[in-house]
Amino acid sequence: MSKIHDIKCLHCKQSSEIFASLDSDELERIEVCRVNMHYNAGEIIFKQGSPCYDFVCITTGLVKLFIEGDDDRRLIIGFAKPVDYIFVPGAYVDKRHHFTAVALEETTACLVEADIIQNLVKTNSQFANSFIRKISANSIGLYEQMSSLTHKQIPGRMSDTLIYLSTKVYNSNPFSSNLTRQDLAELSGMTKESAIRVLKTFKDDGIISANANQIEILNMPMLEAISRNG
Amino acid sequence: MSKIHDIKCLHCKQSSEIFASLDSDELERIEVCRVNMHYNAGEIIFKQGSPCYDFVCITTGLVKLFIEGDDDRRLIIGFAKPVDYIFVPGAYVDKRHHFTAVALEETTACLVEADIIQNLVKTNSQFANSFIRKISANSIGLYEQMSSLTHKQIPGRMSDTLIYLSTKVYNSNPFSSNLTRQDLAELSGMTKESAIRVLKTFKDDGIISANANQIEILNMPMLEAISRNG
DNA sequence: AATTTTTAATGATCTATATCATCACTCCAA
DNA sequence: TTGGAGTGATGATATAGATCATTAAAAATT
Repeated sequence: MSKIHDIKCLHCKQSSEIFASLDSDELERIEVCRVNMHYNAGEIIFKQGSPCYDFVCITTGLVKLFIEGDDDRRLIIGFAKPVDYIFVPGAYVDKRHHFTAVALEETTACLVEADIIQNLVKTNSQFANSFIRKISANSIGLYEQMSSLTHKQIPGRMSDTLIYLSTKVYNSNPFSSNLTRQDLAELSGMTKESAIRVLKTFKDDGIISANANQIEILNMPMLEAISRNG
Repeated sequence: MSKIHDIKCLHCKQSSEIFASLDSDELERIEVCRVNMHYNAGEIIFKQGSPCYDFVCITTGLVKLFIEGDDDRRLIIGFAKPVDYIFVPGAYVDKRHHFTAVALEETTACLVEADIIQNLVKTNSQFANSFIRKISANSIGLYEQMSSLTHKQIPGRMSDTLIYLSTKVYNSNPFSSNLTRQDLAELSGMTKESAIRVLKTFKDDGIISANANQIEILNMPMLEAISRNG
């Protein structure tokens, strides 16, 4: 991790909805105090339980967010990608991180003191509104994942995971990622072995193709049906 | 369900943190448009998937909130009690309810148009702050439940449920509730039969006592140990 | 008081999925 | 070139927990 040279906040204002409501003066306030960071694949950006001082905004790369349980079970609860900040619920509550963020690939991020953002929420009602909208969408996503994890069994959960990755994370159909089978398993609340096995049945049934790190959904209606039937 | 006569908003301002930052003028704005409702035990306050127009604030009674999956599996994701409003994430996103709210006992609630609250968020930064804090705490709770549901097995999950009920919902140790075994199961992500069985082993081991609708945690350290060990 | 409905309790069985063990393959470092 | 170290793939086995079936008890309704 090292501080690197980078472009202005204005660029982020253009790419990310959440910053659209900020004027140049407000952007300047962020500009002066932000720290640009670089992370290699696999590096921890912040860890569950640690104190949270900063808002993290991903400018390039991809980050996975996961909850760590006792022993070493993990549950991936989402991803952060350019250009969006990671909503850290502890920032307003106990100043602790409640999940861990790890770079999946080479990633750059801006760190901004939590106070600055919280001040913008107070002074710019438009920004506060987008902020709450973002948190709300986040919550809705959590409800959906919870529902999938607790109500469905393995094929249904893996379907949800694949659909989620294709439509929400990579936004393309043959999508290539460097997610391992272990990652897919942690997204779907199952073991690596189970993940490998369902993926194989999906392949055998011509629902998906999966070579190396590229996955293609060949039969989306079928996948959706499996998701629906749990 | 019927509209009934009731006390002023000022009372709620006194009891609930979230309304503390509102001045008399703002309370008046709420006062004039709110509708007071009465629900009998078992009645639906709002249902998953239905459009959401109003913020719901519970003034007396107790409400359970749950996600409905396909078939008729449910997952209880929390409770609402006096005096607090139910955070409805759809209000800022898709104007839909993402979970169902049902009165567990005789309950009264105030309904306030979502617009009014959203306006208060815009005009009163102190209120916006408490609002975000509340949502954040909500998210943290969701992460904790998710972690419990996906990482722990039955005894651990039931321990979490009992500890949660005693410390967060009823705030007393021998607590009496009209939650059924089915409800306890839906809180813990298991079947009714499994819930009955763990509760029996807990009773046999002297960890809890459970008669009729009263449950007492007799050995909290042991229950916490079970929770920790999954 | 009688009857129907809901809830609780418990045993028997089944199955989805975890666990364990092994092997092949790739990639990187020594 | 040779070993790890990480990942993927598969089979064998074990088991936690669901499902099914039944009875008992309590609550609600007639």
